[in-house]
Amino acid sequence: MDNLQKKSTTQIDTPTPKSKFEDSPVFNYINNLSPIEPVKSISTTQTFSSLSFTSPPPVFTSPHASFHRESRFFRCHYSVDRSKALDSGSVSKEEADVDLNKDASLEEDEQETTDHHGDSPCNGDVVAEVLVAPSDDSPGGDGGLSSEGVRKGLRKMLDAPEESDTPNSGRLSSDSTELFVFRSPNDSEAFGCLVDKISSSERRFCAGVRPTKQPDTTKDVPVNGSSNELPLALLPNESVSTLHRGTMRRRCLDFEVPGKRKKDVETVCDNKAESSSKCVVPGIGLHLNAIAMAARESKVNVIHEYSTSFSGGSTTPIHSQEDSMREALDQEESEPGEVLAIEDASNAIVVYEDLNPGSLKKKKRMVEQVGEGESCKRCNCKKSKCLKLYCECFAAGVYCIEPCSCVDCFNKPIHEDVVLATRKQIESRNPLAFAPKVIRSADSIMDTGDDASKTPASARHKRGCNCKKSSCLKKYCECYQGGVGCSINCRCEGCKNAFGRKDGSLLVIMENKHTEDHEIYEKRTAKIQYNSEVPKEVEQIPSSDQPSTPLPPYRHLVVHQPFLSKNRLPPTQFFLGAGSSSSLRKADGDEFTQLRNEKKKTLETVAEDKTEVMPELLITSPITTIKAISPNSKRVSPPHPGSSESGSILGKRSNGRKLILRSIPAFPSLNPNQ
DNA sequence: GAGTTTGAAACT
DNA sequence: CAGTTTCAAACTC
Repeated sequence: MDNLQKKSTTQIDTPTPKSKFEDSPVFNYINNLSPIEPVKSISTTQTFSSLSFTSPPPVFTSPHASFHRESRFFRCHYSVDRSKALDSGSVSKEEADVDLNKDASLEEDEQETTDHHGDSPCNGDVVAEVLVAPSDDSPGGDGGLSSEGVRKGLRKMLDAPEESDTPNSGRLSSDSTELFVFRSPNDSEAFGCLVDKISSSERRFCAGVRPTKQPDTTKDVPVNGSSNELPLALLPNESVSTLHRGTMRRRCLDFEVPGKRKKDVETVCDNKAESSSKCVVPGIGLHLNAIAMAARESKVNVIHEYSTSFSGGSTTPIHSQEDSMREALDQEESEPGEVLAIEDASNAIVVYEDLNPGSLKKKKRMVEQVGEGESCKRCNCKKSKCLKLYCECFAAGVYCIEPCSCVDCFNKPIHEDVVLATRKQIESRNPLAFAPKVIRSADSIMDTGDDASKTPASARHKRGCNCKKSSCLKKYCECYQGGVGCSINCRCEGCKNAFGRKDGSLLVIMENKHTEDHEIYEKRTAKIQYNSEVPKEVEQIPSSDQPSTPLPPYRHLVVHQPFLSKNRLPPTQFFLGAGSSSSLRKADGDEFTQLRNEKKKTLETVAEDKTEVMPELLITSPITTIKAISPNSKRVSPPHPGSSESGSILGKRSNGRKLILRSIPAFPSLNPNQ
């Protein structure tokens, strides 16, 4: 921690921290790939700002603190913004005053941010920005951390880009560029931080930071939070806000801010998240949906990039964004390599659902079908009141929503205090109760294809399972559920975990599964290609102009990418990137048969669904990718290509986004000192 | 959909 | 820390 602090501090002193990235081959590569100028935009700043400032639960305090302090990207944002603020000169004040409401939220966030992160480099950077930026009425304040000047300065910085016609592409590039920051030594954690931050930022948004101007959104929020309060994310621009809004309005737990913005949370979560039944949090299993959520969030992040590349960023009207989505979908057909973007677009559609109830309904439905079908946490608690870790929602750090079948549920915004107290209690008992259960080392899933065989279970369940009868071959097993192999920490009996056995057995089963997957998948593909219903379903895609075509090119692509199905596929999919070895097929007949059957089901589902939810199918599996280290326990893997297929797809992409995802490293340990 | 199985979480 | 109970998801029929 100290080292990180020092490091960050050093960065603060560095005049041009971003030069590091710009000089890097990766950066250059990105620039070359992207036709867009790497203009630093507020969106990036906001995105990462929110990431940097969001509040991880106490459990993650240490590791996340590291992230915060290793926030070169954060600095970078502000460096850029500062420049803008300075350049734009007088733009600040008038514009800042124009939207007092927005400013109120901003100020609030800024205030909290500064108050609680006064010792962090990020904060220091912010302070520096403020001090440098022309302040109309900066009263100075106590060290500038909570001064009006600070807020003004930040306001200016945030508003200036908003007002200016920052090229969307600029945003995209900026995002891309910024994302590369995660290639820092701590990028693994940084990503986790990112994930957490995003989710946290969502909570923030859910809690009160609203893209739309709502005067009383923050008036009940104390400027100076309690010591327990964690800093709020800086207010993202409207673009980000808009993009996040949909997801933000999902059931969100704001554990860090007990009682805070309760009204907002209730309003937003109840009315928006719950009513919309918008479950962006994929259900991966106990303590894994945070991962999924994280992944999704990251995707939302990417969506932002993607959408902004088409539309207008912060002030882009909804319809414009919608058009972007359409455009994205259109491109999807013509450009297989855009699958990721398409996926993002689909997600974005979901995000916009609240905003445009009447538009893209088909797409929304399609997305929701997938999203809610398996990716959404829906508990069924009867006795726990959804206030124990038994409850997946609670364990995942999300509020229960309408689809839940829970009884006497207390895991709702209206019971926020109870939820927070309970969570606190649980954490006091087990500080890692909400920590990720599955930890992936950096060399595991990310490079699935190559490393899977080398490191069968480099991703490990934190505590290890205790399976007795399931042989770690069913989702009863947390390891299996998390898509990781059993480890020495496991106390399982008769372990046959397909992802790696406790005894260190190689992924023979996985190999077999992979081979089998290909076979089944090919069969399925052939089957689908001649499925008469496909054309009908294709029609559901607005951009599809040839309904009679059994399988448009992209659809074939989809069919050939069964493993990319985000939530439809069992965890094993993550490892299915490597080449298969038929010679290994006969090993472990029983479990393999079981896996085979399972896989068949999965493939069928995928094949069927993909006709309707094409974009979704193209989504990189959150599970496969991210090992999120979010407060929301269910750990996720970073938003990156979980399988070699996905990776290859990403590799086909010619823009930075794909690279961004690939660049995100796997997660490190939860060691607070890292 | 009901009932069973399973293992994590919670409790003692 | 170990044993037991409770719980809800996963699974089966």
